[in-house]
Amino acid sequence: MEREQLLKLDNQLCFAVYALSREITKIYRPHLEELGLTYTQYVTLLALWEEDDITVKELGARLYLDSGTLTPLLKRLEQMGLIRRVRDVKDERNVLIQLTEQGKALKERAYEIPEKVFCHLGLDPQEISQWRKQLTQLTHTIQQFKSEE
Amino acid sequence: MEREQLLKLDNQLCFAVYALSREITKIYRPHLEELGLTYTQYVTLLALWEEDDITVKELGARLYLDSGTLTPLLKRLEQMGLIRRVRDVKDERNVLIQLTEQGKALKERAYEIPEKVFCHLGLDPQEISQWRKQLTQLTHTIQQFKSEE
DNA sequence: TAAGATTAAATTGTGCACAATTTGTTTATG
DNA sequence: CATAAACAAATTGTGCACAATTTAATCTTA
Repeated sequence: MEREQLLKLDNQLCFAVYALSREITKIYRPHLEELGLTYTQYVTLLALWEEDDITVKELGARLYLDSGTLTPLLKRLEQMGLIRRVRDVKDERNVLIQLTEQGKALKERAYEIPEKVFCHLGLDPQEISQWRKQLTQLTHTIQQFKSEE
Repeated sequence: MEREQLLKLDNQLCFAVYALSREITKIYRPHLEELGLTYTQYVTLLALWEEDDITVKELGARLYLDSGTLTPLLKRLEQMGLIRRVRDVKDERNVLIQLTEQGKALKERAYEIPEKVFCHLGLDPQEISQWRKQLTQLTHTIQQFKSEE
């Protein structure tokens, strides 16, 4: 790429992803508000609805977040009555995250979220699926790159 | 999509973009640290290196950020001596953002950032370019959708 | 031209996001 | 066994990100 083009904002993949991520979050926000959740709380619950009773560490690996972000977030979800934080008796370094009945029940109300969000955006589901796969692949590539350093 | 698949984390485009955005930022961080910049400060300067002497409003439209985020960020850049914040004498509601000589000079050192970041990632520049265009298009689609509501 | 509407920044308050450090537990090793 | 190394969460501190509100300037229009 030409030197002159190298620093143009619209030529940065990083900015395209960064801007899109925030715009997508803004689309979710009003719908999530009805469930009383922030966006990060929502994806945390998505992970837990798939696999329950896992450690903060495992949850962090799934979401690419560390304990600095997760600990206060999980305390909020606990205060809302959606999860429990339990020290693992077998290894007291670990804290297990368990959905409460209320937390499990919220899943039923959450099904409408992805439906509502993409309902009127006029996007081809197949195309979206392809992008998703490619972006996930790129995330993994970066992850691998980091661990090689 | 099957109801059972609807809430799976790995089926969410939103999560793919959200995770990728944060992973990309983590790649930039150590390189930007050498320039003493955060990621958002960096993209703000990218915008200003393209077009200087613009209002906070215009800068916000370019970056999809509002004054709540920009005002404190711009104050920090001002303290670093990279920009000036000047009330527009023609319309005192506006604040014009102007690069200082030091801010303009930093551009020379910034050229190495995109080079370093993608140097060893083994990504095809053409492919990246295509993704960037598609992601930007999707951001615009969402923007348009929001303004129609 | 005065009152209300509109606009741009700034402010306030909440919640991430993450680096760096601390605390407490477990494992490895001399 | 003791002690160092490794490990998982929690804590601390900085900087976004954004909704909601406030402040101050400008525009509209009756």
